[in-house]
Amino acid sequence: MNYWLFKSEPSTWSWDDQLKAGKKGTEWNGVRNFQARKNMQKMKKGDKGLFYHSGDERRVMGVVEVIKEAYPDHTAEEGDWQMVDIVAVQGLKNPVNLSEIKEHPLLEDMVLVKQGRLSVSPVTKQEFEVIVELAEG
DNA sequence: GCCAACGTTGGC
DNA sequence: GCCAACGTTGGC
Repeated sequence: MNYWLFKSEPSTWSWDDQLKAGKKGTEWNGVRNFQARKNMQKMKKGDKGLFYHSGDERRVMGVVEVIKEAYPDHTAEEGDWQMVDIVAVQGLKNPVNLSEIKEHPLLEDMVLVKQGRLSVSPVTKQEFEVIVELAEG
């Protein structure tokens, strides 16, 4: 199983919106970046992800799961863009702030930190587990 | 194929 | 509000 991070501006699509969408999940559409697309194409059903709020909040809000692998993004007016479907799995008791991530020796090398503008990024198993631990511990 | 100009994202 | 980082576009 692989792990990922999905970044969203909460005024556009928030963790709350994701929760309200319920267990049938939602399309992760609108990605218009080749590297992010490549990451989505690697996703398998059952992969886990972190849901991150960018902008004013800058923190990991919850855990999601990939429920549908990459398929064409119907919101794209041109170009070969793709999306996956994800579902909210659990909220984190204590959301993990970007500042905590940057200070943590096991997290400071996360792609999220190294490549700030990438909206869909890979996360290692260890990074995923450390973040859930921080949030629930 | 290179690079300058420009636009966007996201953190501070 | 500003700026750094990054991606895209277009001229040469």
